[in-house]
Amino acid sequence: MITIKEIASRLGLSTTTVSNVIHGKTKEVSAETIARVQKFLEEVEYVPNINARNLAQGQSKIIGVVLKTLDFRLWYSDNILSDSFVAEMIGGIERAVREAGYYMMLYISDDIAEIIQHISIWNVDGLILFSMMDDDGNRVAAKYHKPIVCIDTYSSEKSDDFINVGLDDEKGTCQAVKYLIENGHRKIGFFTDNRVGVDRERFWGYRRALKEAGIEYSDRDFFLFKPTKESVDRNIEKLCRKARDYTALFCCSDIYAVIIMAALKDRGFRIPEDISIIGFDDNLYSRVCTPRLTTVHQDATQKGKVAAEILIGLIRGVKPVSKDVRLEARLEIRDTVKKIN
Amino acid sequence: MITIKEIASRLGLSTTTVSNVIHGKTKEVSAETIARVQKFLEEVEYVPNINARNLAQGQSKIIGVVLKTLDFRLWYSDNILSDSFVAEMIGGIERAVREAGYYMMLYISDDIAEIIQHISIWNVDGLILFSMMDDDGNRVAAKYHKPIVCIDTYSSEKSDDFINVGLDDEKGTCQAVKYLIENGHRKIGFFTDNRVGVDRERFWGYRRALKEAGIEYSDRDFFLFKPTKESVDRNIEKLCRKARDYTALFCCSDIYAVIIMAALKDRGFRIPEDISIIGFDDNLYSRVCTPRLTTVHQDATQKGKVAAEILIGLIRGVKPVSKDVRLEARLEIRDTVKKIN
DNA sequence: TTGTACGCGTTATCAA
DNA sequence: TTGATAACGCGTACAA
Repeated sequence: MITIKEIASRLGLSTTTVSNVIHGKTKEVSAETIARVQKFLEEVEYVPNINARNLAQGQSKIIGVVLKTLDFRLWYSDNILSDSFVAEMIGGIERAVREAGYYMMLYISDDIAEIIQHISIWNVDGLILFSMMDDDGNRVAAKYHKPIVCIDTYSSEKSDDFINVGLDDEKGTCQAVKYLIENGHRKIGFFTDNRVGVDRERFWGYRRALKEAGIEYSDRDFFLFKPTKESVDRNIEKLCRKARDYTALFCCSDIYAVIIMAALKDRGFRIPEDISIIGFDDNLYSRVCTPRLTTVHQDATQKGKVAAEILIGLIRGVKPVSKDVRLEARLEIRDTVKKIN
Repeated sequence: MITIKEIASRLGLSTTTVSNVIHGKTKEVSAETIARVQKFLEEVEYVPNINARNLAQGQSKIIGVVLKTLDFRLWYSDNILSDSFVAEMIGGIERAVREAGYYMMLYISDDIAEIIQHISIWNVDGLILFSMMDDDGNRVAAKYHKPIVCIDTYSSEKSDDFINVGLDDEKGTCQAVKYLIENGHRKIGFFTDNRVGVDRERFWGYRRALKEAGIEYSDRDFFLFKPTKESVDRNIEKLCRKARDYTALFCCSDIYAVIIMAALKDRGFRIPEDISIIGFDDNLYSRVCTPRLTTVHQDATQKGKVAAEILIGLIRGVKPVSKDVRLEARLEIRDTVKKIN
């Protein structure tokens, strides 16, 4: 790897001049010198040493993307990128980061101290946090004083330290459950594997829809799926038995929806004749299962893109329009809801 | 951010001593000094400046992970991480990289020059390449003279410049097609969206199975699915019409399999009564579709992990056992193949 | 056992 | 219009 110093000596110039040409600070450089330097730079395929550059400038050009492991989802995979929602979001982030001339460093951990360590070491210029719970976001912000954008993080204490990019989870779910109610359903279960974050907001949407329709809610209607890896089958069996008392099931993600659908069909349920199902996310699963899944649509790639763009804006000093950006959710009607009565 | 210099002056020591304590080079430091320094380091939460460290040592501690965009797969998504195989593999890499004390930088591009630029700038210590075609791997290796591990890359000219981590694609496919033949099938289509890389190897496996059973192959049996985003529906319609002449379809990925299954069912095909289907990958899709998909199993997370571990071994000077590592593929029998005749 | 001094490649300041 | 030179923070050879 050739250095500026070497180039300067070979051309009989100073490093300053070479550096200036590289950075287009050519107001005070003669046209002839510019041409000579540029030609040489191409010849030797000069590539800057980014460590030296960052050291000199106190920056990093790195966007840290941190995923916190969701322990309650380990039953389904211990690889968080198996979740296609997460994966697509990362793809959206990567693209926006790259197009803005930044670099992306991906880090997965469930230890906030470790996370802080990592971002401090690399001195990342900005941070995107996903699946942070409770005060995780605030804990990171307390130690890291550069721009932070969270995705799908609803802190109890609203913080000024970061911007959140989320979805109208409450509204989307409410709309979906209302659709069930319009179709005559009154025994509607709510299916998830946790009570926090987005799923809590979705639960509120579900409750609101029930309430506005004057339907009684009982804790029994909350289908909490919290198996260990070993007890998955047993838990599914239990849920399927319980499902007989319901005419419809709202599931907090397409994955849960297709898993429970497969299990129900195994046990002789016809869908939607015996039980209606609604999912959430609208990813490929919902379009290839049988029957095709009615679901709440959201755009994971777009979510990642928006988060990255806002973050890079912050780094560049652009004031954000809002501290709490919510993308739109909408019901995508397919074939898993039946009109009854 | 506090520096070693600052720490040294505050403790009345030299930077050398502080640095030595940090790196555990404590043979020549008094126990008392060690304790004093360590205590202080914790108090001030010292974090090294990695740019300075890398600059001084000419390393980076970064593993570059480069994905080349697969243009022939754009019909299905322009986000390569929508492909759950790719996403899971990334998850496997990330974990192994992190556990080895390295950092991962993800970069997606279809421009080899851009890719080389990126890895040169960061001077990454090692490189994992995915979905490289033809001589892509060699082109990168020509410019980048540090360890490279490719995943699923079968170059025409075998190169000494990198190690490949792949799968027994040929054998896995052959086994699957033989299973179809054992079940009485003789009109077996081969379904994919390209003729390169792993899918070519799988095609050879398919051909071998046919040949060993004395079954004639015609180019017609190759179901090439190469739509634009707009012509997806039209192409699917055409394939489904063609499928009437076959009793079984081998699909090069679970995703294609579930997509074609859904399309066939829409058109009144019963699976497996009217047509048998086999997929490839054994990801979640195959387990939640109806009926459950018989497929060739592989472990994407493991593939990523193995690639990363070999790469880090190379960086540390460990000689690899083989230049061409092949993980095992095996047939996972479920419910989409029917015995006929 | 500890300290001095230099090099890593770049950028920035200021003088020529 | 160009060039010396210091600074960024760290690691290390060598001196004390």
